[in-house]
Amino acid sequence: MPKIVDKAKMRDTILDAAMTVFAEHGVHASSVSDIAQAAGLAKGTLYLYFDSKEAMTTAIVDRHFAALEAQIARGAPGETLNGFLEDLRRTMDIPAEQSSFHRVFFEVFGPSFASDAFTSHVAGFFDRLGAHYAERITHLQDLGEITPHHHAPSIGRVLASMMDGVVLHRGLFGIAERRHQRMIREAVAVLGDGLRPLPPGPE
Amino acid sequence: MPKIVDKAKMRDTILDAAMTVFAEHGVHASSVSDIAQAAGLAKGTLYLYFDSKEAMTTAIVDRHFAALEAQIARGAPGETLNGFLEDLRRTMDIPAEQSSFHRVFFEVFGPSFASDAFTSHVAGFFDRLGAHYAERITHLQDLGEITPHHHAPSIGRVLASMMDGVVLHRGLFGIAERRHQRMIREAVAVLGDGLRPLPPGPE
DNA sequence: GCTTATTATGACCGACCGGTCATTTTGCCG
DNA sequence: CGGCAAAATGACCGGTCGGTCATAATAAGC
Repeated sequence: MPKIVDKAKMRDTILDAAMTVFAEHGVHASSVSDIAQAAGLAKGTLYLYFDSKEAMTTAIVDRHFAALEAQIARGAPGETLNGFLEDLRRTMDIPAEQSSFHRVFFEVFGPSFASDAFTSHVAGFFDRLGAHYAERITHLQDLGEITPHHHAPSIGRVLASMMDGVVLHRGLFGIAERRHQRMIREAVAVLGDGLRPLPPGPE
Repeated sequence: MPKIVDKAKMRDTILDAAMTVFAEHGVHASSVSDIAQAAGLAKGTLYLYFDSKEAMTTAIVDRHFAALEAQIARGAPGETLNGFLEDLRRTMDIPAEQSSFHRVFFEVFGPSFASDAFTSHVAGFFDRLGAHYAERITHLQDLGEITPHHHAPSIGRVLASMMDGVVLHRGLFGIAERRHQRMIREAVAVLGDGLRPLPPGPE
């Protein structure tokens, strides 16, 4: 007898509206009322689907990072260092369109770095990314493709940081396509030579 | 006849207090009263030195960038790869206290990434940093300390990005001291092996 | 020690904001 | 239809915060 609503879809609708409002004025300058208005709902209704404003921002980030995470998981295990390096290169070689999102992301969610909840969400993503790399590195070490004396978890995590730096700079500072290509090519080459156990073969 | 005060020093004192409070709770969650209390002054007094809370945050970032810029210029030329690597390590090995600045930076200036002027200001800093590294790399290539086949400007710039990533993650995600130490040690080791012209000697 | 311009104070104000809840609306089902 | 539970509403509340201003304290020069 009661009225029925697709809660998942409703949450998505609200998140979309929130993202629109946030993009316009920034998170902290946007009130919950603003979001409600953009969603065509009353403020109280939002609280039926989210516990707080912060829960909304967190959910938006979740959504974004969940997509990223799926992308990572798709990465095949790989039996060669070169394959691994190629994966790194491809990860940093994001399309210009997607890279401009980072600027918006920081513009919109920069203020959210005040929140511990928000920060640990993002931190969790990079920890998982680092762990993923560590796993692959360990595997390649077992195969003799990577020098064994490296501490895989540390390398994996710092690799995630470094790659984030490269991708971030590309997006934030609008580094041109050609220049970016050269940068990531050199970076991958240096990292490869650093990880490879044998002296680099001649080109 | 009147009471006299060193306004510049007073502004600095207030900024120091503000930075301390911001680092603790974030800018948005910090009230002007909190800052006043930390500075040992009354709220009204702060408004004799700054027009608004926002003016304080802007002044903090100005100060920070000016200091960073000076630090870069100080970097000695260096005649060995190991010396260069040690410089890189030291640059990433920032004190935890200073690293909390990054969180504040993104919180305050995240929204400013909408502005091209602001963005190129920051981009300029990293371009200069990359050029500085490129110069040192070229010099080390001439000395045979670094493989000659690398494109120094690209390596230099991507090095700046990667190091920014590492420093950023440390600050934003509060990576613990020991873990951070291990990460940068491994990163420097890999980069060193990647840049070194001869096969890495056995350990 | 008195004068006076400068500096310091903190109670106060108006505005706003996140979140609640009593009430109303909606729409499924018998 | 009409009954009813789920869903939606928005006025309202408690609290906070940035900024002001009338008043008090301070110290330099006479």
